Amino acid sequence: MDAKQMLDRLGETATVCDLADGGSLFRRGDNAANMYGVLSGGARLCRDTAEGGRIVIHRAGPGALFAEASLFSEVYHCDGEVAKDARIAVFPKRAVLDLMAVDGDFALAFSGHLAGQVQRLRANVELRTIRNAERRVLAALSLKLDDGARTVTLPVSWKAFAHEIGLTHEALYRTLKRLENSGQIRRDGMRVRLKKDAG
Amino acid sequence: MDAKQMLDRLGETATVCDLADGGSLFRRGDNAANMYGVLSGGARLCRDTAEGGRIVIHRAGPGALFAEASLFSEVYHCDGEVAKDARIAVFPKRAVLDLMAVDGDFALAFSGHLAGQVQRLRANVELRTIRNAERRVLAALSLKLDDGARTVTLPVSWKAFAHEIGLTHEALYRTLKRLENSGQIRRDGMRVRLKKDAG
DNA sequence: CGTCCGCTTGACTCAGATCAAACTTGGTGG
DNA sequence: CCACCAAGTTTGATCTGAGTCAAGCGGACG
Repeated sequence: MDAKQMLDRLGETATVCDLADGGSLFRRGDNAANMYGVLSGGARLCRDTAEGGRIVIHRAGPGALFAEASLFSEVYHCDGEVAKDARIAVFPKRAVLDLMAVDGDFALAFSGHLAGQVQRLRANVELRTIRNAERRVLAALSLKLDDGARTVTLPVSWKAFAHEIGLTHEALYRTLKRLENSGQIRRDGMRVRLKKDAG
Repeated sequence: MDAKQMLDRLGETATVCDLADGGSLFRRGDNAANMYGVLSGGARLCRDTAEGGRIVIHRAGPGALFAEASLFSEVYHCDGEVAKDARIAVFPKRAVLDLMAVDGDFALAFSGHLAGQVQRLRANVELRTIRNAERRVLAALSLKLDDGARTVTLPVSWKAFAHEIGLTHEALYRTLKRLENSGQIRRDGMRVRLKKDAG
């Protein structure tokens, strides 16, 4: 289930719009009227903290659905905004829910998508219980390996990856260097090869 | 959507069994044949780490569904085991998927349940990006507040709560004491009152 | 009565956060 | 073509706060 498939099924009720970097899709507390699909560019869910900081909770790239969970919620729980200039498909919540109630295959596909999110989030929480930076990074990279493969190409910057796994970028760079020095990984830009380990 | 509602809809194909504390429902890598509902007692998802440790990824109490995400997966990604002596409803994966394909209301309710999980997990990940123990504990407690309320009664032990938010129990106890001393919370057993803050 | 387990507190340590600074890289535009 | 800026990358020095180890308390339960 990706943004294009959604658009195929909901083309009549959906609208597509282009937004500039930093633009707002919705604000926390707004009436949750739509969900979204990222056709190109990116979008992110953010939340303000008490101290004035801003936390990115979720990033969505091309093809991804966005704010799916808000289908079942009265209001948005986060701010939704555009990262990079983006083309976004807007799906009215009602249309999606109606289609789901009527079309079993669509309902299955959509549930499967949500279930995948649940697994990925659980994996992320699990990751963060690993206190040691080297082991956490190795575990995070292993999760990204396709079944059987030994190399990954990161889809995002190392800095973003650091944030994703709950490290500062400095700590990550240092850890990568240590892992490289001890021969546990080999790195070339965004590409990493993991050496076999006893795991 | 809870275990009883599932049982109402799937009574014919479901089975109910009683299991002793520590018993195994499934192992990681097993063919994902069923999902479960906790009628009484509890269940947990665990994973072994490379170092021989054991991480609890998820806890399910009475009424909760269990291993929902595995409906859409060939194999289980975690170990499922029983915490406390429990009565568990076993729903064959096929039966659930078939019902979802046919019954729009059921599909909606189930998707809503998954969406709720996604939100809770995202909140948990967000929580763990807060490095400071005091702020993290306050944020975690705030999340548990019912809309408008100022007091919560924890459903689990403080020790379990500590684990849930990614702190050791020692760190949590100290933090609670500090928060109490500075008047930010008042505590009585499992019951906590949060003082208004500028949040 | 003994054992288990949650709770509580103290002392110490160290890994990762923080602050700071330099250097790539890529894009923009004059 | 170069000046310039922004963002990612890299490295160093320092520090702090949560982890760890250790130990004692008290209630529940068989």
